[in-house]
This record gives sequence, structure tokens and C-alpha cells, in this order.
Amino acid sequence: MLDAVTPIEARRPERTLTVSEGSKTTPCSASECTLGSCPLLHELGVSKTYSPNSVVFFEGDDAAHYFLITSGVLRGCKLLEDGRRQINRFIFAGDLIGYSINPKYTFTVEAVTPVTLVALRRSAVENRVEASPCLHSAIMKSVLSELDEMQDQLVTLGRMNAEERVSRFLCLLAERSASMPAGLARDDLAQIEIPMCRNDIADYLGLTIETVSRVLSRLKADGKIAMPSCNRIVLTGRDRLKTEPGDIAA
Amino acid sequence: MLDAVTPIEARRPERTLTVSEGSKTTPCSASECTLGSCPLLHELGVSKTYSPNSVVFFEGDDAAHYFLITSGVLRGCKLLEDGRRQINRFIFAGDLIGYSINPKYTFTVEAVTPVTLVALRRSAVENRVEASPCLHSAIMKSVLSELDEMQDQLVTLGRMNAEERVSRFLCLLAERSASMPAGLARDDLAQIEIPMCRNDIADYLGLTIETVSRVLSRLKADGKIAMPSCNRIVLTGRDRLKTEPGDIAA
DNA sequence: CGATTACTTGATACTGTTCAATATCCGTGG
DNA sequence: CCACGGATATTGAACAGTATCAAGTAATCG
Repeated sequence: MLDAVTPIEARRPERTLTVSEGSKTTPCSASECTLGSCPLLHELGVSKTYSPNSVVFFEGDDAAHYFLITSGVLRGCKLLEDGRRQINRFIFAGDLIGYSINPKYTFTVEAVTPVTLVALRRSAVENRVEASPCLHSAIMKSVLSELDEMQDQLVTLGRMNAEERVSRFLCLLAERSASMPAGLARDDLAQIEIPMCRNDIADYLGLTIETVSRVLSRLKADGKIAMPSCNRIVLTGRDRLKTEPGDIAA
Repeated sequence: MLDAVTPIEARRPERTLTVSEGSKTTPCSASECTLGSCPLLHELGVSKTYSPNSVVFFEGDDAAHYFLITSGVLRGCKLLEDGRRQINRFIFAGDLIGYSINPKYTFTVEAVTPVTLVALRRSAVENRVEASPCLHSAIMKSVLSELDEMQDQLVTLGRMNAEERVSRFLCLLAERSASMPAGLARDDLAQIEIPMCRNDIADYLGLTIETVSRVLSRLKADGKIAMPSCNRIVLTGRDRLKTEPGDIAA
């Protein structure tokens, strides 16, 4: 089952998350401009930090700002009245959030780890966008990329079983980790740091914490992963769990 | 359960699907321009028709065109090697499809009913976009609106049971039907035409056809819906099944 | 009118949930 | 340094919801 389906992720352009801390004032050079590296954005906004589990914005708040993540991991989630929660995505360094067709945010964003980000007034960004086609296309890319991610996630939630969901989650995380600055030893074996708790994973995958835990234990027993600690996982060998959506049926 | 959660849909701007069949050459009047009504787009493209179950494009095809739907219903879906299918969304008149961050389409689109649409060369649209901020913002709206829809669907697939899923589906369809040109008698009772088969509904909701069928039967037995025929459903009375994502927990 | 497809219904199996207990991790204070 | 306590994670047993398999019914089309 783990090799049954191969990823559409592979076809995607690489995530660009070069966050220029120094913010040199180089002018936006047309084609290569990415959100994370754009000095304009960094100058336009205000830096902020958030501690784990603090809220960046609530669903229903006025959507007054965009946020460009500098470091850390966040979760974007929706809550139902009865307490059920769905985490739509995890948000990483380089990601832009806050765009919406609504005047209000349509989901809540909270910090998973300590987070630093740049808050940008929506109107300020939109003014800039009119003058800068480069910025505009960078934002469009960000939105389209999120859309793509959501579509894959729909396949995961709609048509995959627990083991496939967890495997896919680990693979996605491994991809993200691979491009993260805090490079762990990623030679032959991909060791991933799991920044979020089991509860977050469960709410992301549409499962319960117990099921997530059980699947991880089973993957370990099957020799597909190793778990030096409960938030550190090694995808062992080359049979790295491949189970992702988007494949064309024969 | 049916009244447990209330929709985020309510907060969304109305879908605009005024398709100008006549295509008068009125110039794009700034703020009010919508994709469906934009004469530019209609002139730019080529009209096509599709019969039920024919393919507009396959996942993996070169993403050379945008398509603006004039009439009919389509499904956007992903297939897995083993035959599993997830329908990410149903596509209606007024919708624009084909945008992607990839050079290839990331999902397959097929006609559910007879469909007419306008095919627009991607490059042609993108040239226009640079000159026309109005067109650009219309496209952005379309993308953001789809993103919003996907996010709600994630909650549905990740956290809702079969009855909630089917109820929500019926409500969404009722909203869409309400604004459709072929206006059925929608006075007090909302009668909806179900254009897609049970299999499509199942693959959209992450269920099996049997479960969809059983839930519909149960809703009927409970007096929540009436089914004059198997593709015509009446949401009876005011207790119209309200079960949708996006609600803020207390 | 027969054949095919779509839909419904029933019986059973299985995956994942729920409830409950136990284990592990981590920070605090004796 | 170890003991304690709370939070987080794992494991077990029973249960529930949905899938699967199979049969039967209704709708559709040539």
C-alpha cells in the first residue's frame, strides 16, 4: 500500500522560503521575486513574535492584515460549535497568510511553535500590488499553491485510510523539513522533527489521537519508521512511505 | 445534529454568474466586472460544448487554456492508481477553471450534464490581465472563492459524519440552484434538481454510493426531505438541514 | 419490451472511534 | 538528585459507523 500511489507534489515548483533577515533594500527584481525574500514587504510591515498556542487571528476577525511567516510553524483551523476541529493546513516559514475573499478571516491561525512573522496592513499591500506586478504574481502563486495543497488534502481525507494519511503527512513534513534552514542530518535517512502534537496531527488528518498513535506504532513495528523520541521520526531506508494523491489511474 | 452548526457560506459574497449570451461589446466597467459577464473574455475565447461524461481536460495535460463555464455542471476530480476517485468540486455556470501554479492541470474535469463553455488560451488571458486590473481582480476572486470552498470541504471530509455530509451537500446544491437561471418553483420549499449521479455524490463526499443512498432514505423517513424522483429533492419546511463548517465554537 | 444502468435495501465485516488504563516526558520543588 | 505532578503519548477492549458484498427494484434507452 505504501508504494501504491505517487505524489503530485513532485510536480510542484519548489517552495521558496528565503527569508532575508537583513532586509537589504534591493529593488524588486522582476521574475525572481519571492514573498519571503521581498525587501519591500519586510519594510512595509511590523515584525511580531508569538509563543506556542497563542492566536494570530480568529475566524471572524476583520481581515485587516496579511502575515508573512519568518520562522516557526502555525496551524490554520476551523472549529465547530460542538468542539470538533479541523486543521486545514500547517503554515511554515515563507508562507503568506491572511488573504481572503471575505472581509473577515475564514479560519483561525495559532502558533504551534514559537513564531516570528511580519504583519502587513492589507490596504498597504494592495496599494503596492497595483504598482508591482511582481508582487502581485508572487501573491497569486502563494494562493494557487495553497489551493493545490488543499486539493491534495481533500483526496487524503476523502479517500485514504489511516495509515495512508499518516504516511503522507510524514512525507509532506519531510519535504518541508528538507528545505528548512535548521538542517538536520539529512543524508540517506530523512530524520524529521515533528513540531506539532498528536492532537494537531489528528485534527489535520481527520483522525483521533489514538489512531495516529497506533498507526505510528505499527509503522515502527513494520520497520518503516524509527522514533528516537515521540516528536522525532526517521523515515528508514528507501521504502520511505510513498502514499500520495493526484496520481493518474492507468 | 442538523441544526448544530451554521454556515460560513452565509458570509460569502454572492456568486456572480450572469452569463451574457449576447456578448455585447460594452467595455469592462471597473468594479462591477465579473468573469461571466465580461464581454472581453467571451470574445477572446472559443465556445465549445461537451456531452455528459466527456472530458474537458485530464490531470497531467498541458494547462494551455482557461475555461469559463456558460452552462451545465462539471466535476473536477483526482484519480488514484487503484481506482479510487475524489471529486474535489462540482463546477457550475459562471465558474472559471484551469488556473494552476503548475504548467500541467492537477486534476481532471469532466462534464456531468451537457456543458457549454468558452475556452480561452492561457497566454491570451494573461496578456489581457496585465492591461486590465479589473479582469485580474475577477480572477483572483474566483481563485479565492474556490479556496474558501475547498477549506469548508476539508471540514466536511475530515470531521463530519455521513448524514452531515449529505445534508451539507444538499444545502450547497440548493444555494447554487437558487441562483441558477432555470428557476424551479422556489417559494417556501426549495426543490433541487440533482444533476449528478449517486456515484459522483459519493466520490465528492468521501462515502460510498450505498451510504449516500441510505442517508437519503433516512432523511426522507425523518421527513427532512422529499424525493419525488431520485434526482429531485425537496428540502421540506424550515428545518432545512443546516450542517455546515466554519462555525466559531463558543 | 427487453436489456442495461442506476438506485435502494439487507446482512455482515472491518476500520477507526470511544472509553479507560497505563506509560512516558518534562518541569518544579523538596 | 530524586520525587512528584501534570501534560502528552501509548496501548487495550468494546463499540459504532461506514464499507463491502449481494440481492432486489426502479429508471432509461434502444
